[in-house]
Amino acid sequence: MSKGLPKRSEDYSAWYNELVQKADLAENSPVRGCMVIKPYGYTIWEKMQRALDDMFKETGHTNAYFPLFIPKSFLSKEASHVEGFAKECAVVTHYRLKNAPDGSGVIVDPEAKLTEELIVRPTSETVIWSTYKNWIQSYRDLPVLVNQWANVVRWEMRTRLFLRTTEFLWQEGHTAHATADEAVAETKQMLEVYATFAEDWMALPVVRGVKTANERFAGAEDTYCIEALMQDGKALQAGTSHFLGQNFAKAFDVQYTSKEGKLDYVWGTSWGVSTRLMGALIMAHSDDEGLVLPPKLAPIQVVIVPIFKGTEQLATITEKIQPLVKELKSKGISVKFDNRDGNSPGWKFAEYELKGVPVRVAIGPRDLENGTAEVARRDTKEKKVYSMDNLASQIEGLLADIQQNIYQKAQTFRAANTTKVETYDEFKQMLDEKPGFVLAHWDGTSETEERIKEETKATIRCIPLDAPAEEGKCIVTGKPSSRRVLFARAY
RNA sequence: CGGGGUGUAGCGUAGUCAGGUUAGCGCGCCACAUUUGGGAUGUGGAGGCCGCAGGUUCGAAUCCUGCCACCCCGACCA
Repeated sequence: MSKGLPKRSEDYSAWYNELVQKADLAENSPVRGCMVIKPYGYTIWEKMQRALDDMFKETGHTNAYFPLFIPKSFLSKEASHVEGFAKECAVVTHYRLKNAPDGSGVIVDPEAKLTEELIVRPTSETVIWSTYKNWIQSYRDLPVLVNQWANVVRWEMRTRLFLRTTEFLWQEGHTAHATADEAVAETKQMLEVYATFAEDWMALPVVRGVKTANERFAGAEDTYCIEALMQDGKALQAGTSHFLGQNFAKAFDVQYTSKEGKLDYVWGTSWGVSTRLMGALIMAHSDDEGLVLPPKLAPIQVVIVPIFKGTEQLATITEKIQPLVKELKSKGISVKFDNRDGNSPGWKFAEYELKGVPVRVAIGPRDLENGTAEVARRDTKEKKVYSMDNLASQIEGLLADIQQNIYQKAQTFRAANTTKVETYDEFKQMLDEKPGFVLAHWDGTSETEERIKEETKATIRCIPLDAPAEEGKCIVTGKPSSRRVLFARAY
C-alpha cells in the first residue's frame, strides 16, 4: 500500500478514484465500465441493503424476483420509456458458442440466433407490468407492493466506480394501486423512506423535491427525488421515487374491476436506490486521510490496536481486552482486534484511518500499568485516554456521537454552500466561485431550463418540497415565479 | 460516441523522440535480525509474454497498423 491520497483541494476526482481503490471498496474489472465490489465495500452495501430492506418491509412491501432478460418487444410498449432507455441497452442476440474452425477459440454460433432478441434489463417496469397483468383483476388484488434487489445494465458512455457503472446493483420497488391518490401517497412515502435512510444511516442531509419535466423518469408522470451535496460542490441524485400514473397499466393493459363494478386501469409507482449511494457516502464525509464512515454503516466500528514488544506482552494485552471485546459484541458493536505482528502501530493507525473505522482503541504497556486505553475517533482525529472500567459504554456513546457529528458537519457544509441569488450574473458567478446549491427563481419553462443548462452546465436538481411560496422574477427571463428551485452542477 | 492523454513486476515509475548486451529504480512481498505510543531499519531473496494481435528489421519496450482498457474534457445518465 503506497502512502497518501491526492488532496481533495488539488484533484477531487483523483482523490475519489484512489480512495475507492485504496480503501478496498472496489476496483475495475476486465469488462469495460464494470466494477468488482470488494469484500470491504460490499459489507457496507450489505448494511445499506439490510437497513433499507427493513424499512421496505415495515411499510408493507415484500420482495420478489423478476428475470434479467426482457423481450425486446416489451420495451417498445411505453413510448417515452423506450426513448429514455433504448440508447443504452445491452442486447442478447445468440444463445450458443462453438469452437472456431481454425482453433483460435470460441465464436458465436451463427445458427443459434434468437428469433426475438432479449434486452438485459436497464430497469424492470416492462417485465413487471407484463406480469402484473396476470396478477390483477379486482380491487381485491390491490395494492401490489413489491420490491426486488437486482442488478441492471445501462450502457453508459462514461463510467466511474460506484457513481456510474455499466452494471450496477440496486433495488426497484414496483407498486400498483386502485387510485391515483393512493399511488401518489406511496410515491411520497418511499421518498421519505429514502430521505430518512440517507439522514439517519448515511448521515447525509438531503433535499426532498420534485423533478422538472425535463429531468423526469422516462414513463413517469412525476419524479420525486432526494438530492445531496458533495464536498466539491456538485449535487448527486441519491434516490428517486416515481408516480407512473396509468402509463404502464395502459401500455401493458393492466385493468381491475372496482367495488362499483367499473373497469379501470391501475395506478403505478416505482422507486429505486443503487450502489451509487456508496459514492455519495464516500464523497460526503471522507477527508484527505481516507474514508470517514458513519458508525451505523461501518463494517468495523471499533478496531483495537495492541502496542507490544514480544509475544508475552501481546498475550497480556490480549487477555486484558477480552472483557472489552465481549462487552462490545454484546452491545452489537463490530470490533476487530488487530494482533498482527510485522505492521507497526503507526502503520495500522494510518490503515484504519484510510478505511474509515470510526473508533480506534490503542493499548500498550503504559495503559496496562494505568488500567487505561487510548481512544481515537476518526471524524475529529481527537485522542483521549479512558479508564478501562466502563470503556464499552463510553465507546457506545462515542459511536452515537460520531454518527451525529458527521451528519451535523455535512449539514453545516450544505448550509454554507447553499446560496440564494437574484440575477443571472450572480448565478453564474456563484457557480464558478463557490459551487454548491443555488436557489433561484425560474419561470417554469423547459426552454429557460435548457438555456441555463447549456450556458452554465447547471441543472434544476429539483423543486424542493419544502420551498416556501415566494413571489419573484425568473433570473433569466424576468417572468414571474412563485417559488425558488434548486440548481447545481451535478454528477 | 467526438477531442486529448496514458498503458513497463501487486502499486508508482526510468528507458520510447534517435531500435542494439542480462529492461533499471522506489514502495510492497518472502526470510532473518534489531524494532514497535503516528506509515521502522539492516542484510539477503523472489517477482517482467514492456496492454493485446499483427507487421517492418539481422535485432523491437522503442518504428508501423489494428484492437482493448483506463484517465481528463464534451454529448448521455441513477
